[in-house]
Amino acid sequence: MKKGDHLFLVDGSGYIFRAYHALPPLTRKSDGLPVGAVAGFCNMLWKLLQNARDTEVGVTPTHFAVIFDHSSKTFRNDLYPEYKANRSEPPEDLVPQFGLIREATRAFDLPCVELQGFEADDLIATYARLASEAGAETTIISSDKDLMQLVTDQVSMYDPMKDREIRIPEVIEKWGVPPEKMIDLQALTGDSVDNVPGVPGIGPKTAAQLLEEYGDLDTLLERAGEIKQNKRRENLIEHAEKARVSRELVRLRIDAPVEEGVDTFELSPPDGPKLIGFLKAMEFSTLTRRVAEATGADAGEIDATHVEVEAGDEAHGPDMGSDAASGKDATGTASAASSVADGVDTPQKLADALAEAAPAQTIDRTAYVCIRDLDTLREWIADAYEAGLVAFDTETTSLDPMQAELCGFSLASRPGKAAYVPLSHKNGTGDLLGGGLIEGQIPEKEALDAIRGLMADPAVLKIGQNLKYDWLLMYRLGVEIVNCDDTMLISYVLDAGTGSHGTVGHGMDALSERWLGHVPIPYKELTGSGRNQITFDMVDIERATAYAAEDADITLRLWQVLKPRLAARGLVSVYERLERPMIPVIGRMEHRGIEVDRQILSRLSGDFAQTAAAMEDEIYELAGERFTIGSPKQLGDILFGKMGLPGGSKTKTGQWSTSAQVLEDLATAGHPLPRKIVDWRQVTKLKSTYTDALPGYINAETGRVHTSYALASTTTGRLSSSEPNLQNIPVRTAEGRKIRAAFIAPRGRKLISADYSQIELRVLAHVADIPELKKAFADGLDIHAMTASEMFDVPVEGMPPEVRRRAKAINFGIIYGISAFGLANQLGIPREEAGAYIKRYFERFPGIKDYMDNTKAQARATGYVETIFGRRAHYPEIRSSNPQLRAFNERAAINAPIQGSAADIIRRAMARMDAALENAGLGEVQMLLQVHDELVFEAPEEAVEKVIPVICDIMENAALPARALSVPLQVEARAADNWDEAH
DNA sequence: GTGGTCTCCTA
DNA sequence: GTAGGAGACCACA
Repeated sequence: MKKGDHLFLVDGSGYIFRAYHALPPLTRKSDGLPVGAVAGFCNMLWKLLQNARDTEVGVTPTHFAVIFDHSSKTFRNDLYPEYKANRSEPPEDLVPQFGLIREATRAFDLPCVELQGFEADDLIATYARLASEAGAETTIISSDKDLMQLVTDQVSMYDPMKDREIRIPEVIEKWGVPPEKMIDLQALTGDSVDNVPGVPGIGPKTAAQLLEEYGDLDTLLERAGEIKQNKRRENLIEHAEKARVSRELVRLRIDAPVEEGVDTFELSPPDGPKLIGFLKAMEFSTLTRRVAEATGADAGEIDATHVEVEAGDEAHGPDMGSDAASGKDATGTASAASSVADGVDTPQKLADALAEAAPAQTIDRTAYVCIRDLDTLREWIADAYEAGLVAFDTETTSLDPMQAELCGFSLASRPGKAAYVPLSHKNGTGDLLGGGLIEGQIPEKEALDAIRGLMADPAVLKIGQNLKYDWLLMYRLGVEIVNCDDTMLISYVLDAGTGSHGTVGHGMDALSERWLGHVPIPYKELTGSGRNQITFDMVDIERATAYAAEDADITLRLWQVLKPRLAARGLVSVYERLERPMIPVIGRMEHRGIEVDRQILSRLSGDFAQTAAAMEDEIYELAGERFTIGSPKQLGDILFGKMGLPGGSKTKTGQWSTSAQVLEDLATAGHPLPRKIVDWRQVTKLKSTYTDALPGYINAETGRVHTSYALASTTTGRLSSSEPNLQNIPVRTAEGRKIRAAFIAPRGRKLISADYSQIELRVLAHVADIPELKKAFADGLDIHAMTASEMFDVPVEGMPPEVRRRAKAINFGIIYGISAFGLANQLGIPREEAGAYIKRYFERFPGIKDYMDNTKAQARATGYVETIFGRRAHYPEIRSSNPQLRAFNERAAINAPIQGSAADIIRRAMARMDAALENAGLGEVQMLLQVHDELVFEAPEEAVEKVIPVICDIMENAALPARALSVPLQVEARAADNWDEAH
């Protein structure tokens, strides 16, 4: 064991008692064996092993052991015969679980440690000392106060039931004394459960106060005579010896003669089949499925292990044989998954074997079923329960889930076995009002009623492709989908940015071709396209069945191939924490929409039209002719041809550029026309893109605007917004802000806008570890002024605005993967000068240069870079021989961890926000929009003051507990009637 | 009608 | 210099 390693020590005995009382009683289904504590224990171990990075612990263990009490008699009984004397026998239904928990530990392939004559706590103390001496960190999985004396900088505790970490500050907060004084504190207070006497009349509060005043127990007992309170003084003097004995009882031994060294606790990957065998024997179906998913094992192929149950806590069951892995199912027909699973021993090999086997499986559309009656549907639902999972897909009349009507849905619980349930297919015989519903379809309401329970049942995993769509559609129809996996999001986590120019999409057709070697029926083949396109409800049911059932079948097969790849590549927590939770969160946001004032926009549109018309007249006058102002080509001909103005830069097709920058320069040079063009463009841009387009997005039913957020479209992890894009509503100019002011709250409610201040620079300060930046943020300084002061040796006081502006541009440039060319462009200075600035910056903040070089090197070596939460962004073209393309990818790779980490942080905030607002009980407070570093909410007017701190708290602490940033996050929030004033 | 180019809106 | 989406124009089908 060495520095950088991390030892997890689970207090197995402590856990049993706590779980037994805290968790609902649970018995094994088949024979009534009580297994509640075992279930809790297994779930906890699995969670720790799987998600340690994202629980409060925030680290991944390298070493792991579970520690148990050996027997009830220990060296403490020699010190004090009454120790634990008033302990009653453990409850009857807990007794058999002692042995089972040891079996569980072995099934997890974890060391199971106990020692005659010592309590688990002593072994934990001893191992924590050994780990600390080796320079490693230790996390003790327990919330027992008796262990808090062990907490140091290197040793912390974790309460698995509350998902809470206990470090030095938490100990002080809880007990009023630091960990090293816990022994003295417990000596004074005693412990009635363990029959440690202590001093009568002294509880934790008094003890902490006395220790604060006198320093330690010995001093306190010596000077007890000075205490003013009569009773307290007498007790301390009279029971001094009891206190000293108590101290020896509570003091943990750090020198227990342990047999196994800490090095033997090194963690190896779980043996899926062995573990599954045990879990099946316990009949923990949910956990069995989770383990099967994560390890890629096929649970259906593994037999339950035979587990002997003995009474008493020294029970040792039979050895967990690894033959469990070779178990075949009753029919003897090995599925694709299980046949490739043989002889495969690592998650990566298994994932690769699954991927290799998948294209060989044939996809037979003739086997698909069309479900036309409720009884058959119910059979399929029962199948889904049996399998514990179901691929689900809807067919509708629109790409917009807020407008779409349901035509039918498809289900698949086993590869090749898929069904379509048509609900509202019509034939052409109806009149213009769309009659002609085809007979033999289950009425929509009855079908929805039938699947509602399945969809809402967390015990059955719902698998979809772009499930947010189906989630929102079904939510509108009163069906909530709980516990989802999304193959699109899994693919996104695995492969964001792979392929040249990010060409690897995560759509189903692309995934099917790539992973299954199968081209699904193209949608257009059923509906046609263009003017003759028909809606899906007009598609012939037989053809619809082949198409729709295939979608569910393919989704299920994709899931089987892709899901194991997450574990193989260490991306489970990225998916679980940053992607999966977004489906319902974003689904609800889109469903809520935001109110937009039609009148304001219509009035603005009229104003803009008038202004533009007047400008057009002036432009024609100045140009001497009428032309299409909006055509860069025609405009170029006028400016640089007819009028003979000097051209600035050229576009990549060789045309003279007419960009705002070029026109601005010409205007500065004294020409009147370019200025008019710039102004005209601004007005027409605002009119066409915003005031004219937005009203068309107001939903007829809800009267609100519902954007659509793409969860898997960016390389960095940001969301994108479309139809309409609400992430680019104007804010920089006064004219533009009039549009923003059209986004309003309904009567009696307010909009709240909360945005992270400088989140990307803060992330940069953290990841590149720049002391000056970190200090500036910690002190709440003006970061750009500080940068300017460092770079140009100018005091912050009385700094000219231009100096600060340059520093600001450089700071942003750093985030964007700076180049002298880009900075020169931005600041309008010569390239050499920009280069000199950059050089100076790197001299002042050498850590930034290191960060950039390291990031580039990592991207070159691995093909990807990572955010602080482990999200990966791929840049395969960083190895291109084309210098321009390579440089571009280098800049993007430098930017991605910064932009991506910020994106991850706000995703974490969003994942928690709904529950936090709900718990706050402040009325209907709803998260409506996300604009990269800003969240927009709607809240009752009277609740606003109380809501804002709740929002800020969640956002500012969003990185915790997974990551502790070395820089504080700061959120600014305001409420108003419209988005402009709130922002 | 579709796709490429240019421009411009946001963080 | 990063990450997006969208509208207008225009050449092509």
